[in-house]
Amino acid sequence: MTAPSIEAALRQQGLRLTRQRRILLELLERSGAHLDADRLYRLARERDPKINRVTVYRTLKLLKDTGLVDELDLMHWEGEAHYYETRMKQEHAHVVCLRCGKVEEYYGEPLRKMRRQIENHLGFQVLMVRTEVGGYCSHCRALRARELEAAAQTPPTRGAARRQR
Amino acid sequence: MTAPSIEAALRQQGLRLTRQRRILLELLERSGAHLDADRLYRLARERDPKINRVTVYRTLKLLKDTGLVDELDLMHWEGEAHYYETRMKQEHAHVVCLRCGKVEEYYGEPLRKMRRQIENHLGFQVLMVRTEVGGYCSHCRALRARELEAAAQTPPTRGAARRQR
DNA sequence: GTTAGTGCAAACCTTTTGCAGCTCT
DNA sequence: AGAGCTGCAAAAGGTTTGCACTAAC
Repeated sequence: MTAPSIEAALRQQGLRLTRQRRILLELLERSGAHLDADRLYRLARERDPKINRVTVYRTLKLLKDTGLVDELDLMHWEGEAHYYETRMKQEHAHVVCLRCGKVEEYYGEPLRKMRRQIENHLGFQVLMVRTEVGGYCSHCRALRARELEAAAQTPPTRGAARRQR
Repeated sequence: MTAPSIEAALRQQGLRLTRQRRILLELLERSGAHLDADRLYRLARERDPKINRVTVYRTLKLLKDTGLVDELDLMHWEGEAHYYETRMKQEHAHVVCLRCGKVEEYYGEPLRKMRRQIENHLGFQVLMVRTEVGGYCSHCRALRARELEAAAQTPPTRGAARRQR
């Protein structure tokens, strides 16, 4: 059930379509979410308990290097993991809620305009654009307002500004 | 010579301005370049040979968490290191040459427009925007064209598509 | 004088590498 | 058949943590 596009692209590069790669490709494609290496590994293991973590890393690297998937950081929301998504869609930005981790996508003319300007003004040949936005989603914004209000009651603790993991 | 703005901001948070922090702050501010933790550590050691790597990490984390510096990945140009810059300037994108590593900065209306649209259309409260662009600078574009031409002479090797670190 | 911050060593975690054996084509 | 891939174990980064000592306020 793997999309033919990626399979074809792999073949084109003279790369082999192994059982493991098929599994990983399908997971990457059907999962709407942005998966990190570990989650992808766990999911893959459900289908093939013998699959190795290293294979996941190698496959991701391969796909990344051939430009078939994009690598994201999602503003380092929880840790330093990288997230991956297939490169099918239109260029877009990832908008991450720093409180709940929800990721929304933004498509908009300004993105394309920026790309054009960079090419024209800076003389760059642009290959990849990664735009990540961190903030609070509408839902968490409300919750946060309440939190701050509550904090205002109790005398503000010294180290309150520091973030917790 | 440390900019008063950051010192003041630290004080405001009830944080101490130690000798080590002073050194790190000054390095971050005066260095136009984008430093990673390791380079910052080396530079700091020139001024205080006893300074510890851990202190660098802790300070960076602190500054990041209090929003005084921004953390960048620069499209993962060479490795997974993070780069840091003080948060003084106007919002901008980093344009990284994937061949020579040169980093240029892009300021442009589309960046601000994008931010506005995200706030208005998605209902997000935007706190940080990180835009990183990878490609080839005008100089390397020319070099690359020659490389590709040369490669076209010799029969293309199988694994040639794979990238080298 | 307190309490935050530092240095040191060791732990952690994710990703990479070397190599023998397996498997796609 | 044979090069490409995989699995395993071990190494290699980069970053964090526990704890006793030091220094900023």
